[in-house]
Amino acid sequence: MIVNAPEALDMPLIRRLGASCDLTQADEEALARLIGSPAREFSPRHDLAREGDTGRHVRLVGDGWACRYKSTLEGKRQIVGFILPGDFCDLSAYLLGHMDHSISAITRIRVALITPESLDALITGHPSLANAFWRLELINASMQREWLLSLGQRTAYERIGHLLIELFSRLRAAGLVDGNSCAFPLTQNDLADATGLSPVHVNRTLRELRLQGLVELDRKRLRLPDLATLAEASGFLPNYLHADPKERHVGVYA
Amino acid sequence: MIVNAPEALDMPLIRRLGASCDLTQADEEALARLIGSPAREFSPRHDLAREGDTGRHVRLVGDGWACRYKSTLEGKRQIVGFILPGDFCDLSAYLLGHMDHSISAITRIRVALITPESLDALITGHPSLANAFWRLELINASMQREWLLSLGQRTAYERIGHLLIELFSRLRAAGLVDGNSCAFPLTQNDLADATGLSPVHVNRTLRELRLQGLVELDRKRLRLPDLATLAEASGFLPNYLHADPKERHVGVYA
DNA sequence: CGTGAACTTGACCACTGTCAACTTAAGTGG
DNA sequence: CCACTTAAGTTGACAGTGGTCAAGTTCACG
Repeated sequence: MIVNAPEALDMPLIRRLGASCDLTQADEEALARLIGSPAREFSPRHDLAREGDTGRHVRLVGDGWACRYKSTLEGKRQIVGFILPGDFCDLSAYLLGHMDHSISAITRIRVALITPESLDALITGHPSLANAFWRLELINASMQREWLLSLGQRTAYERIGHLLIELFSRLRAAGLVDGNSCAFPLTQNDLADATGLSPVHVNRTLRELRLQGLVELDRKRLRLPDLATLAEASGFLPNYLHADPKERHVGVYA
Repeated sequence: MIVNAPEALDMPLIRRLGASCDLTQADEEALARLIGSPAREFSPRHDLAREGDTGRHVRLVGDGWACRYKSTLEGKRQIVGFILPGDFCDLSAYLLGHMDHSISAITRIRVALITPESLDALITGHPSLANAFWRLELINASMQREWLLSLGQRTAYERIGHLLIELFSRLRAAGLVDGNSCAFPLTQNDLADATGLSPVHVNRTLRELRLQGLVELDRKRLRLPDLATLAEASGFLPNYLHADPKERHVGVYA
């Protein structure tokens, strides 16, 4: 289902990039044009991409959640990252040629379809945007490293607390939280696949967090009443999200 | 200790890049010049970088092994990747401004010190090399995803088998294996920190692998007598290493 | 109001961690 | 070249975090 989505309501991307880079007026306009590409919608649980796919275009999420995942041959699924509004789905396949993981919609999701050609043009014409896009990929890699630390060294309790804060922080950066609560479409099954735990144990652990008064999770809505204590309890340090900087911008990318 | 290492014995990088991109004569020369940058040596267990560092230059490994790692506040260490000859240490800090993880030498290691300025120049002057460098980063991210799958879903036996094959494959791509064996400086402790297992359990698991005739590991030398069976047993599929392609090269990077 | 997905809880169990002692290998200095 | 010393590897006994199985209950939604 192809529809036109001209209204650049898609603040998330511009908002995030603006926070970490100085975008010129021209950059923002080019971005808005990109976001205004033909869009497509997918329903929950639909795969936007499968491992091995050779992408025809690059997709940018305007609205909704998705996840990256990989599966073992026996069919066990590991979620390796969440894709939130303003995230690219397959920038890496753009360079590597094919997907090394799959992407599945979690909510109903709207993605802008960007042709490789228009991305090429954007990159050559707006080096600072190219720079910003690479930063996004690198931040992704940084989040994966933090997940490795979680899966390898943290307890179930810490893993889940940590993940909830990470998602909350990212949503906040995208302007999608309301006070200390936010929409939260993940099922306990999803949380299990992301944390390497069993659904049953996720449930038990969530109960713990609830009893401690650190997490309220009900009807697809998450509330973190005491972020500081939860961060403390789960060993969360925000550095790895590289949210603040405006650090180094170099070469063609400057 | 700064020494000059003019001889571009550093085949690994050129070899790997050549396998995935078409490098012009000029590209190779520029690369060789890069590799010929002043070098520095570090002894085993010495940290080449610490989380939080704001890198002064980019380091390229000519010789030796290192690992990327993160630690929890309680001091538990998770290795999130291995750095082999031909790998960059801190290409990501080049764009992100500061390290989100630490790097530690495993063997005695020699790294070329590349100034941001000369890297800037290389990138602008040789877009196809810039392209290739980004590919390396993306492949790194792909390996991290595979590690997440391992830590989250694979048994101890599979994790270790998988990791051994991954390292063997990467060394082979760098021209550093001899038949079915290679140098292997990791201790069981290192393997534990990389797989999220305890050293004791790594030991038990290696014994299993040895008894199955799939792994011989002695005196810092690894032999994989039956790679096919080991791959089968550990669910190893090489796709994620993106070793073969010469796929898409676009935009300025083309 | 019905039907399936998502969530809960309890009982049981096993993979892996911890602790501790010991053996072997590696590196150092006399 | 051999004591000495420390790191690395090995093994056994025991414990625990988290997995599995299975039976509910609640929720979402047509």
